[in-house]
Order: sequence, then C-alpha cells, then structure tokens
Amino acid sequence: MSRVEKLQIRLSPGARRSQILQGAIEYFAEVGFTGKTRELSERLGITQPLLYRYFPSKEVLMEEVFEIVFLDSWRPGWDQLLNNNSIPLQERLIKFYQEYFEDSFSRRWIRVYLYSGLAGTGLNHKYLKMIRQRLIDPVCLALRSLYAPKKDWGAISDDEREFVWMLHGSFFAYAMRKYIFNYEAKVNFKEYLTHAIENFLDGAKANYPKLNVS
Amino acid sequence: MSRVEKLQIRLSPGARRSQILQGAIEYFAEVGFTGKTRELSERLGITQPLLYRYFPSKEVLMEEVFEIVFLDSWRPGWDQLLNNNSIPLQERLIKFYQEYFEDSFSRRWIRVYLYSGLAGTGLNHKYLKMIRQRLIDPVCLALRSLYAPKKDWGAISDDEREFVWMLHGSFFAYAMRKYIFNYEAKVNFKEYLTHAIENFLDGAKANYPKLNVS
DNA sequence: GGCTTAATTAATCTTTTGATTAATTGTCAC
DNA sequence: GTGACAATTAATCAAAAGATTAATTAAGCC
Repeated sequence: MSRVEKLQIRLSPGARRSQILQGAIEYFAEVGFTGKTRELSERLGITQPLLYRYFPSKEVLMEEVFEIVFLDSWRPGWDQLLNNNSIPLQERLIKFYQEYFEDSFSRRWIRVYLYSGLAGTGLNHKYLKMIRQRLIDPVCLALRSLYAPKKDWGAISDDEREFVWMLHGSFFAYAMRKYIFNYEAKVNFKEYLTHAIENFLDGAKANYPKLNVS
Repeated sequence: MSRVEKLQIRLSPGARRSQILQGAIEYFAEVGFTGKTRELSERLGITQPLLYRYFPSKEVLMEEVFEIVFLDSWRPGWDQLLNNNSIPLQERLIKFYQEYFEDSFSRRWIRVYLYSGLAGTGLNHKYLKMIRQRLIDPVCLALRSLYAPKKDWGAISDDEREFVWMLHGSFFAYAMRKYIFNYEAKVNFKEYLTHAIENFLDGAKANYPKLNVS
C-alpha cells in the first residue's frame, strides 16, 4: 500500500508555541473567535490535539491572542514623540498617526479589537485607558500651552479629553470603513491625515480658549 | 400525575413571524450571531422547532434581522431636514445627530452593524453608500455655499466627502466607545454634540476654501 | 358540538467541535 | 547505535447546536 509520506517536522516547544500563537492571531483576526481549532491546526500544518499540548483550552489561546495584539501595539518611542515639545504639535501628530495607522489601525488589529469588544472581554476598556494616558492627555497639555497658555487650568477635564478623542475617533472610524466595511475613499492618505490634523488644530485654536476649566 | 399546564397561545402566522423577528433582533444584538436557536426560542416562550416553521434556517433569519435593522434606520424626515437651507447648518446638524444617535447609534444598532460588518455580509457597504448620498453629500453642498460660494466647484470630490466623514466618524467612534467598549466620558451629551459641530464648522470655514475642486 | 386544518410541540437525528487518551515517532545524550 | 524522553499523531469521546419528523392541540367553520 503506497502512502504519502508527510514528514513530521518537530520543533522545540518554544518555537512551536509561538508559531501557534502567530497563526492564531492571523486566523482569529480573519474569521473571528468562533474559528475552529481544527481549521487553525490545518493552517498550521499540525494536528488539532497538538494545540492542546500547548494551550489548555481554546479560551486560553484566545486570551493570549488578545493580550499580544493589545500589548504589543504601542511603540515605546511614541511616548517621547508625543511629549517632545521641541517639535511642532502638528508634526508630532502627523508622524504619530502615520505610524499608528500602520501598527494599530491595521486590518488585523482592528478586527481582533472588535471581536474582543463584542465578546465583552474588558480588554478594550483597559486599552482605551492606556490611550487616554499616553495619547489623549499629552495632546491636551500640548493644546493648552499652544492655544491658551495663560488660562488657569486645573486637572485635565473630560471636555478637554473629548475634544481630542474626536480626532482619534475620526481616524478610528476611517480604519473601520476601510478594514471592516471595505469602503475606502480614493484619497491620498498622507494628505488626508495632514488635512485632518490641520483642521483639528484650527478648531482647537478657536475652541480651546472657550473650554471650561475643571 | 400532576403536570404544570403551560397554556399554549396560538398566534396568526403573521404575528408570530414578526414576534420572532423582533425577538431575534433583540437577542442577536445582545449576544451576537453565534447565539443559539434554542436560547432564542426560550426567550420568546416558544419551542425551538417553531423557528424553523417560519424561517428555513438560522442564516435566513439572521439576514432578515440585518435588513430590518439597516432599512428601518433612516427617518424620511431627515432628508428634508438636511437639505433645508432656511435653517442654519449648525442647527440642522445638531438636530440630525441628536436623533441619529437615538436611532442609529444605539446599542442595538451598533452591535448588529458590527456583527454584520465582521461577517462580511456587504450590507454595511450598501448602508455607507446611502449615508454618503443622503448625509455626506448634502452637507458638502451646504458647506460649499456657506464657506466658498464663489468657487467654481465641479462634482463633489472624495476630499470634500472625507472632510465630512470625519465628523460623522468621530460620532460613530463615540458610540462605539460607549456601547461596545463601555467607556463613556462623563460629559453632557447635548453640549458635546454642539461643541463638536461648532468645531467642525470652524474648521470647515478655515479649510473649505482651500480644498481642491474636482 | 364535531370536524378539519394549521399551529405548535416532543422526540430525535446529525453534524460540528472542543477536548482526551493511547499509540507513534523524531531527537538528543551517552 | 541505542535507549529514553518528549513531540506529535490517530482514534475517539462528549457536548452543543442546527435541523427534521411525527404526534398533539388550539381555532375556525359548518
């Protein structure tokens, strides 16, 4: 009886584990977290029980996927960039969002992010808190010193934050249109980004002095 | 043998069908489209096979849910409102978005919208096209006549549209934060809305004259 | 009031899918 | 080389969930 020899490649546990994780990120981002362990294993070229050698359950695997996608998504350099007052805020924002679009507002990231949100994992909430601390608040401070330096500000208020969330949200929505709904505008992205940020700063210039202090 | 009499209420096919649909919208919006037919039927107080009397499969039921949620989400009065040039644009937008938030950017709607998007039904794409025609484009025209009436505009360009999508997107993102990620800012919503639209119009005033004509 | 018909249900089938167990096989130490 | 151990697989279990079938029961008609 002839049989097709499928040579069995044996990896070190560490390598196998991370290979599975990478594949899982890819796979779940594509099909959602209802994806099947059998299908995942097939893509990886391994058998399905092997997954259970490395992860006690599908749920644990999923959780690790969530965490990797979220935790790995912030480049340490961004903190420096955003807080570097020697660069004009406009430039900082343009540079930041160009990179942020590549990393975080990517197809893979956005899809995992949504699946996680709909599943109610609570991780998104944590993530948004981080964004507030590392992005929103620094931008608020920069806007203060640019457009209303003499005002007697207290702690950053929700109104101030909401103002900056608008910018962030509009980019998020752009990415959603593109990666979830396949509705991309035929615009030059860099130009669009520049435009949006310019417009945001124009608005801030006009409105920031009017904002309530906390 | 004593048995609990569960009186069997018999509805007309039409009534039963729409009752199921309503329940399905509610149920799937809450738990997602991986929800179980048994659980749905239990909520409705009927047996599971009865669902199959009215819908040939779960998939068909889901499709009808999608369509209802999308098609019923645009109030006819909004067209008049948005195109009524005798009302200041700011007022029109505030009124529109107040109502739109109630109807469309509601928990139920947003969740179904996302599930549909992730599932790749294509309905969202259609929906966005409608929004472009009925919301984005009218606002573009209003902005033209307000802030650059003398310019020799051609057809509405993608750059122009993208400008208005930014506003819309920022509200969409707000709703996502609220209903999907449970991250709501403690701001007065009406105030926030007004602020956002003011700021948008300020930005438009500054930037609209600079936009490329098509 | 009985009869008919259609709505509804109880019981069941079947497929899918997460998980387990025992056998197999590649790799490394000696 | 060969023995031991760990990586991997084949075979299988068990529960979940979509779907079907046949029996039951409520409602309308004469």
